[in-house]
Amino acid sequence: MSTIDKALSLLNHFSETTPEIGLSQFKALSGFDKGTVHRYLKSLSNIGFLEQDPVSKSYKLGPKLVSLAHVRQATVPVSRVAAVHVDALADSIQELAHASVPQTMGMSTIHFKDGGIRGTRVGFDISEILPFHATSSGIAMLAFGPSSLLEKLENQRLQTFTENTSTDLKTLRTLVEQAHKSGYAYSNQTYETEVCSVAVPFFDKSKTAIGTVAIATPSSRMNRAQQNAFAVSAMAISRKITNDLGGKIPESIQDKWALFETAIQAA
Amino acid sequence: MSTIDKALSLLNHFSETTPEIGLSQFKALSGFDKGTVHRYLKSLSNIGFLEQDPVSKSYKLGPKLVSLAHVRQATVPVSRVAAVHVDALADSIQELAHASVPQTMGMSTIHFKDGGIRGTRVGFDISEILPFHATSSGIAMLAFGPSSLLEKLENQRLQTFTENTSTDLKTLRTLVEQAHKSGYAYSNQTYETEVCSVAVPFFDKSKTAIGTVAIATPSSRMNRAQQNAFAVSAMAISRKITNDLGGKIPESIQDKWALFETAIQAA
DNA sequence: TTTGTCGGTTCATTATTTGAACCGATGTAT
DNA sequence: ATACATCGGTTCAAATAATGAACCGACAAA
Repeated sequence: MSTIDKALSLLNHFSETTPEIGLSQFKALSGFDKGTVHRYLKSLSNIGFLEQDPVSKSYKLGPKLVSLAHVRQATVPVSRVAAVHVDALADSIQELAHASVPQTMGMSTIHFKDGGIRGTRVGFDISEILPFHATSSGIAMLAFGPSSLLEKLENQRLQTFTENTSTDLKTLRTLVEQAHKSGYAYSNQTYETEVCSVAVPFFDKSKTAIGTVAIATPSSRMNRAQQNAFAVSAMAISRKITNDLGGKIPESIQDKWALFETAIQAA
Repeated sequence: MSTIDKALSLLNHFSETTPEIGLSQFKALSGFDKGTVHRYLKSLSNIGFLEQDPVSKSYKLGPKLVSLAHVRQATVPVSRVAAVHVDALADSIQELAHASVPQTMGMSTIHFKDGGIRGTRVGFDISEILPFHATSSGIAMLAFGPSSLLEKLENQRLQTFTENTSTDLKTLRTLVEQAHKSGYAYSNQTYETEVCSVAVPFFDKSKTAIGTVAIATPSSRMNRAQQNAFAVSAMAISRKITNDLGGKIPESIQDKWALFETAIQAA
């Protein structure tokens, strides 16, 4: 692990629920030496990745991240494009929908929207990383994205989240194959109890999967018919997102989706 | 300069007009050794600050920046709040308006909006850093923000941008005092020729200036009356932004602005 | 007064970064 | 067909920067 990696890993300790962190707390969270952490924090503050509250002395994420994110958004307008379609999806099916993109450790959500106010509701933290092996978004990404993602996982121990989480490589491979065969990924309480989800990939111009659209619902509302309906909805949205991004869906998947849709409509 | 600073400085070479950069180009831009740059790029890619195009091999800003910016926005909703008021300002006065926040090297714009389509127009690059000494936003920040900003500048050589740029500390101090006295900053072609601007600060809960709202216009459309009208408009917007952020305007400035406004209205 | 904790600094030791030389692939003038 | 240039990427001994135990002053509670 290089110095750069170590310094930047500090940023991962921030989240919506933990927006401010002090020096000692950083030391505890990261396990690095206090002096080292302090130097990291100074560097990160200098370039604007962090800023320090002058009275409480604690650190929070800095404004530079926002300006860089702007440039990123201008470069790759995935968020903007995905957002409008995810919103439409959430509105139409009245369930939580989200779009996510792969990061090193899992899927990072770029946009989500709650589906109205129904009885139970799926909680969602946008800064949370959805692990590849335990979420439908992750499985979809593994199934349709670059195979390097799956290879990276092979050397890691897969964390258990619920009693349904698959933690061995063999069953993970089965899940991925299943997703590949059916054209979408399904997960039943593998990350959080009482939450089911369905996910499909969307693609860039080189027909590479670059992210996923997913629908999450309390498992009490999930059944086979719902699952199929959700998959169809997600596929439709993925087509729109892919299209708006100037991307292309691989023919094999296009065919699979078309078949699935006609089968569901027939039923 | 630490390794961290050097690695992260690479990110500054990206902008809306330069969204993709290759290894050799990075070497040229940064002056670092090729091997070193490559290690930096690998580290930055690993954590998602960059991503590499698998075919062209060039690098662009990565998705992690977006997710971190999200958390930042949730922590400090300056952008969201400023955006709506800046948009309203641009619409009402039909000129370019922007909100900016201080960074190490100058003011970084968090939001801007063009003011309709009139004859000439001010070009604006959101990823550009507005130098403290040569823009109204910068002067406003120096005049009303923490005095440490001005102190930092004292050791640096001030860059010349136009023939109107003040590059010596003495005239800079005069400009800052002027802004402090009048309650707003004015600049006439000190950064770009043919562009004039007016800027006022907005504040946080501890009555510290944390950013500026500015109006920029082609100098052909600027005159004394316009300048006054723009200042009044900017002050009104600053009040709204400050208020929405839960901030407070220092009494001395509140009084100054009130006096100024009544004087203009009387005229 | 003591004790603990906070953020921050110091400097000899240590481990990481550095960069010239190298590689293979691709491109392109001769 | 050949030579030459440029691209991204890698290597490893030498040079340099990162590290962390000990320390400081400020503050707060016991």
